[in-house]
Amino acid sequence: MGLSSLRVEDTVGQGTLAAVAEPKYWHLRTVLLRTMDTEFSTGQVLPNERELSARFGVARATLRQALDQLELEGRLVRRRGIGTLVAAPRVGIPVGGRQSGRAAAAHAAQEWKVVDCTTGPATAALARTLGLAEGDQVHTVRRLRTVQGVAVAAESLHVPSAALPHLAVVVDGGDRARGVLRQLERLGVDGESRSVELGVAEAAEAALLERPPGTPVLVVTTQYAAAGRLAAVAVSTYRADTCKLTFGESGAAVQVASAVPVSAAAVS
Amino acid sequence: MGLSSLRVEDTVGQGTLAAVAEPKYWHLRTVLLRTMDTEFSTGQVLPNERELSARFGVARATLRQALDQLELEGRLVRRRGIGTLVAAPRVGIPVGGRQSGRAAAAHAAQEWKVVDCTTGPATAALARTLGLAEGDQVHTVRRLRTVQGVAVAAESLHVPSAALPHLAVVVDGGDRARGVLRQLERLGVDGESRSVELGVAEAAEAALLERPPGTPVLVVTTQYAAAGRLAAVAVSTYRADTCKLTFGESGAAVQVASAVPVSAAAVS
DNA sequence: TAGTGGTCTAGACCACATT
DNA sequence: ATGTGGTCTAGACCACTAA
Repeated sequence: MGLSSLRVEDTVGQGTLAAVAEPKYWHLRTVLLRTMDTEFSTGQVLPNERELSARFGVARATLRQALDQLELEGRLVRRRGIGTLVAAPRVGIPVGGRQSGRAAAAHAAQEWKVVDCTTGPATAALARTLGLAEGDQVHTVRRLRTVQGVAVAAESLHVPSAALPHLAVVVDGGDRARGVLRQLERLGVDGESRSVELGVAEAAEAALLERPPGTPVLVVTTQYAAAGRLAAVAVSTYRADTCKLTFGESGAAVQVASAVPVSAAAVS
Repeated sequence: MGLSSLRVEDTVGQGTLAAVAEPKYWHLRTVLLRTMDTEFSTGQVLPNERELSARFGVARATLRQALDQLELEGRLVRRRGIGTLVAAPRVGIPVGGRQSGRAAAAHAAQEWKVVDCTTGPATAALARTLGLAEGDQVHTVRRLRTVQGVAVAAESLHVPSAALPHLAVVVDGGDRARGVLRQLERLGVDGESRSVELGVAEAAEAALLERPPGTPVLVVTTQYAAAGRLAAVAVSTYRADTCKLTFGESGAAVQVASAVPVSAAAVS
């Protein structure tokens, strides 16, 4: 019957008791999820919001609350002026593996594209994480990571200028970025330490990622150590809607049908 | 002046032109963020929503949209019947490092608490990721990870029963969990491969995490390899509001003031 | 009992993309 | 011009916590 004309009340009491009084939007999400899995395929557009809210007998705001959840799970993509589409499964994005230094560098050069490079005093927060005094000069390289043409992450790489004594100061923005990256590579990175947390994209990153401000992102903070000291910090924001970050020793892992992810929901 | 009686219109045009027409809720988020950073401290309760919406001259729904963003960023905690509190910085949670097998096992035993253990046929999705046929028997151990008394993650560890031939079938739930974990340890895990993505907690996990359904979580999927074959898959859901997942070689990393995280916003 | 956040409604208007 | 999702309003009632 698909997205039928059922009202929410009709589907809420599978048994005789409504029991715990599940919120409407949550129940709606479940119904939509089941419908999408069984009767829709990737890229297909759902009926519009006014239509859906009418069919389920709820206000549009309530329906939107359900769609918000599904979008957060990466199951939906909403495009203004177009409609609501069933999303493709998330792409697995390798994040810093255990590749050898050379391979990693070549890899990075391929996938990351420098946006700009600035040098200025460290903010208080940045100074803390880099172990500097507030106001110390820091090079910041902004880069964009694209996979098959689509932007998946924006990164700010912060390097204390004190760590790169051989960098000519006179070079301009475009060349300076290359200089910073080259010198950092020459330092020889001993180890990397990463953290992942949830965040939202500010205006600047959002623009680079071609998403509206407030878009949920996975914030990956990487600390690069060289010669026992913290040489650089990179803050990368990955689009949470389309990205699944993958870690692991390259090749050592057993790859079995990684294309179809097991969601926590599907398993339980 | 703090959370003054300013209306949103009064703070929108710092220059002469409102320019890009930023949504009210987004601007509101920025104002609240600045206010929290400068005039509030961890654990402090903000004025209630009706009060705040009146002060800023917006509808309560609009204010709530701004609070939703801040909550997603882990800056706010909202408690029904209590109020809205300024959240503590996220806790760094070590996720599978490069500790030696013995240390890791001891560590796991300490922090993870078994909830229950079931055995049954694999769902289609699970069978795919484990490389089994649909319906093959799989042991599932549900565990809860707590840090200093608070639940931070719920996990489902799936092990094909074919991989544990020496497991007595007669043992009941509580003992079976121990048996599965012990046998898995004996197998000797060669490597681990992980992925991290954004998800929402279903009813079951939400209850374990002491959060309402729909709570955003970081879903960590770990594939355990033994003797070149995929021996087990663990799906762990970490509370995104309070957790920052940390990866890395234990001790190798340079630890500088990790207590105060650098948000993407603060740096840029 | 009073106060809080959570849910829900029925509208309105706007920004954007297509035709 | 039309149709889409995005924003915003002004209310209402509910569920929970505390005094």
